[in-house]
Amino acid sequence: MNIGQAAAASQVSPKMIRHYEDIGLVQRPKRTPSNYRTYSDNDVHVLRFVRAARDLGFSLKQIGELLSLWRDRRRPSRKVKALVAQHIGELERRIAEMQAMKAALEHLSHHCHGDERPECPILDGLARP
Amino acid sequence: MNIGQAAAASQVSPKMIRHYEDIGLVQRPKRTPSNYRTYSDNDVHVLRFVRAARDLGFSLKQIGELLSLWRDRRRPSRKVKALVAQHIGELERRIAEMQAMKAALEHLSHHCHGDERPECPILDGLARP
DNA sequence: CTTGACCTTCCCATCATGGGAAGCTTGAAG
DNA sequence: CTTCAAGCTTCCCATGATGGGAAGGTCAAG
Repeated sequence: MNIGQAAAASQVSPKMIRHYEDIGLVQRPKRTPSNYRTYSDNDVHVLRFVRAARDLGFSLKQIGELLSLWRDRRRPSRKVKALVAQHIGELERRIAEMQAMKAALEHLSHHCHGDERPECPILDGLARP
Repeated sequence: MNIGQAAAASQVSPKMIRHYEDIGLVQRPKRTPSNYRTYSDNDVHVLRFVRAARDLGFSLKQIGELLSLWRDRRRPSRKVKALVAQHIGELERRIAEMQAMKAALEHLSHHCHGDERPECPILDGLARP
């Protein structure tokens, strides 16, 4: 498989596949005599794994750890679960942060008439010490 | 006021103050004969506004728009409210995205024993086509 | 054998922030 | 007055994940 086909099969763009290779996240694939990268079904399987983990919001660093656990047949599932728990915690933190922003914005917005007049409690709120 | 004092007063780091100046978000301050930037109370007021808007998750581009509305005494408050509504929408989108990730992760995690054994439904879930 | 689609590498951009170097200025203490 | 630290200046580089685009090589179908 060429990189374009591997990309289509894994839903990871050629650009990103090359990038993941550069940073050592995925193995360097074999090359044809004309220097084209060739991907096996297993390579695509790895790329799909990466893609799935990205879709769940893991960082590439975390995905590296997930990949080595995935490859390690003697891993304790405890380690995987811990990694996931940490990521869930991070998501919760960010969700809470954004919900607080949203609530503050709704509060400000609630008091703003939103008409043609210039009076605006939103701007006043932002300008307030 | 020197940049350090303006930074302390506005809670915006000197690095960021210079950066905001570079990208034209805030006016270039006057300089002393020895080329030090000097900030007025009003400059600090602007920086505090920027900081408050950043804390609410606005992008620097949006903050630029907020600043010009703030400066425009004839603004219709409608425009401010629309900007805020758009940002709230964006926050909601991102919150929902992360909540979906969190739910998916919790689902996977729920089925994982998290002990010393290698069997791991989390990894299986990520590897599944 | 040409043509278009694909591949290669390389550089640059995004967004907000920070680190750090090299060199100049200021203010306080000796 | 000199000296020394702290603070200022500009400039370059890094982050993290992704993409755009150029210049040039390769492959397959017509």
